[in-house]
Amino acid sequence: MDADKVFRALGDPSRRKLLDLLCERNGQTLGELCNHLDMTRQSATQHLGILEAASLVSTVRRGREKLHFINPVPLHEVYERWVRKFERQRLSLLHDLKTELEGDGQ
Amino acid sequence: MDADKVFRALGDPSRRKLLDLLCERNGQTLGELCNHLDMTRQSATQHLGILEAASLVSTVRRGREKLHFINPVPLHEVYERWVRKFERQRLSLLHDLKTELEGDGQ
DNA sequence: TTTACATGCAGTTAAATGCCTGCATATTAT
DNA sequence: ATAATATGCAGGCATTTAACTGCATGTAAA
Repeated sequence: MDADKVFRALGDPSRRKLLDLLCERNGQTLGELCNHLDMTRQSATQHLGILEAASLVSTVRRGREKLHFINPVPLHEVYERWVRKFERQRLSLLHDLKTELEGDGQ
Repeated sequence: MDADKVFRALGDPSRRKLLDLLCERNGQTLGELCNHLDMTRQSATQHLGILEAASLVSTVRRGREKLHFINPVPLHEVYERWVRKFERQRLSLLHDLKTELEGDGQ
């Protein structure tokens, strides 16, 4: 898993919206997804390509259509390997911050 | 919380490294952080500004120094409000993907 | 086979990004 | 007061990004 690609892919609101749409109904075609987006089909294709390069989306061709499916694994791995590190220290980090903001750190 | 700012801020590897450094030792000065980065102080300042705008980092002035502290709250909120949505459906999404890749979706 | 539909691909462009240099300001130490 | 240190701020520049237009290809339906 390329954590950098995943984070970059998630950094754009249009791409997060695409994931949201697929979360509502998995397996949508490019055209279906475009109906809910305020951009051209070509732009959406680029975003989906970035999501696919990050393995967040996988595609299957069905005739002249292309179906898009969420792959939740990279998101889960990013959470496990990165977010949880901060989560584990969450309370102590909050404590650092609070005491410093209160001026007790002098 | 501005989820967009948080995701954008996390989209850059240098900024994730800054958070990593602060996770190792909270409350570091700009100069200390720069010792571990391969960029000028001014660039680091910009990155820290973006992290601060996303409320991922809070700062406290101490004399001529500026101390940087992680604020874990936005990260936690992003996880709660966004990542968990996918996490909840993780197994069913994986099932969709698997059956489609196997060609059972016809 | 002709027409309509769904997607692919190339090239352009405006804006955003990330990095830099140079100088200014503020604080501490001598 | 002077020098050294830590950070702030402004501007420039190359690259990347995200959007578009226009045309090509492949598939399904009439």
